[in-house]
Amino acid sequence: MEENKIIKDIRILTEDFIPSRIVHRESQLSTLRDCLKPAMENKSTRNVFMHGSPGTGKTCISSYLISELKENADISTAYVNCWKNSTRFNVLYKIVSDLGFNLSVHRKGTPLDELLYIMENKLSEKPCIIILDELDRIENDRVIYDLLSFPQISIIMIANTETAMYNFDTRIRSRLSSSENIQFPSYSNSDIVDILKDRAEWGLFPNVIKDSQVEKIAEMSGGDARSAIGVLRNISEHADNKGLSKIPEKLMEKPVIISKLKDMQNLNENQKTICSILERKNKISPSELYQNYLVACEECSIKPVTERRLRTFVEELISSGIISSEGNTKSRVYFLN
DNA sequence: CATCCACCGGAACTTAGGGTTC
DNA sequence: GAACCCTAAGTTCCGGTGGATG
Repeated sequence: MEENKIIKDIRILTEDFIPSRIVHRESQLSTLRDCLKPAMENKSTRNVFMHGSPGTGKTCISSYLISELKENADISTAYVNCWKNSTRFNVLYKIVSDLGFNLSVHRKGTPLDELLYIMENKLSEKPCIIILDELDRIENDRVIYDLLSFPQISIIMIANTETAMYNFDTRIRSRLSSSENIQFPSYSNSDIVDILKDRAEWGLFPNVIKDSQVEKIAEMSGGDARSAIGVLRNISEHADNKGLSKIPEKLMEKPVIISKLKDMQNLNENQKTICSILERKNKISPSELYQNYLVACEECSIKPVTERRLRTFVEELISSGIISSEGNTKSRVYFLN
C-alpha cells in the first residue's frame, strides 16, 4: 500500500479530536474551569449554559476540560448529543449507558421508569457532570427536570442560540436561572488560521500546505472552526488519494460545500439530498426544492417522503445553521450557508 | 378590498418494528 | 406464540399567513 504524503495523523483532523491546547478561547476556558473546580473537592459543580454559532468551540472546550478534570478528580460523566438523542427516553438511555450501568440488551423496550430506577439506585455520591450538546434539538424538557433532581448531577448545556431554553417549563428555567452563562462569539479569520495551523502542524506532514491556502480556508469558513477543520481534512484526504505530496491550488476552489456535506454525519439521506440540490441550485423556492427532491429520489430509486415531511427536514437544517431561508410566503427561497 | 395562491406548521392518525407478558 | 404495549417515523388534514393580482 502506498504511504500517505500529506496526512500524518487523521485523528487530529476530526472534529471529535480534543486538542492539547485551546487557542483564542481563554476567557471561556477559565470561566468553565472555575465552574468545574468544586468537583476536585468532591463537591457538585454549577450548571453551565454555553451558547454560540456552530464551530465556535463549545463542544471542544467542554470535552477538553472534562478530560482535564477526570485526571484530577473522581467524577463520572456522560455526553449526549440531543440531535441524535432528542427524546426523554433516548437522553436518559445515553446517560445511563455512558455512566456504565448495566442495561437490558433490548434497546427499544426498556421502559422509561426502568431508566429512572437505575439512575436513582446506581448513581454514586461522587459528582456527575452531564454534557447536553445541541440542546436546541431536545424534544422534551422533562428530562432536564429529571436530571436536576439529583444533587450530585450538574449539567453543561450547549446550544447554538441563547434562546434555546425559552420554551422550557418555568420550573426548569427557574432551577437553571443560577447557571453560569458563557457566550461563544464567532472566531475571527486570524483565529481560524491559528487553529488550522495547529491542527496542520500535528496532523499533516511539514510543508504540505501553504500559509495562503490556510488563510483561504479560514476566509471561507465564516468563523466556523468545525467547518474549517473539515475542509482541511477533505482537501488533505483528496490530495493523499491522488498520491500528491502537496495540496494543489486547484483543490482550493469550492471545498466548503464538500466539507459541509461530508461533515454532517448527523444528517439523514433526505437531508443530504436537500443539501446537494441546494449546492447545485444556489437559491431555490420550496416547491422547486420538492420537485428536485422527487427527481433525485427517482434517480436513486429511493422512496420519497411527503412534502410535509421534507419541510420538517428543511426546518431542522435551518435551525442547525446549515441552510437558510429568505423572504416570506411566495417569495421564499432556500440556500446553503 | 376580495380573492387567490404558495407556503408554513400544528395535530391527529397510521405504520412498522421491536419488547413484554402471560 | 398471540395479544398487547411503546416508540419513532412518516402521512394526512387543515387552518393560518402574507404577498400578488385585479
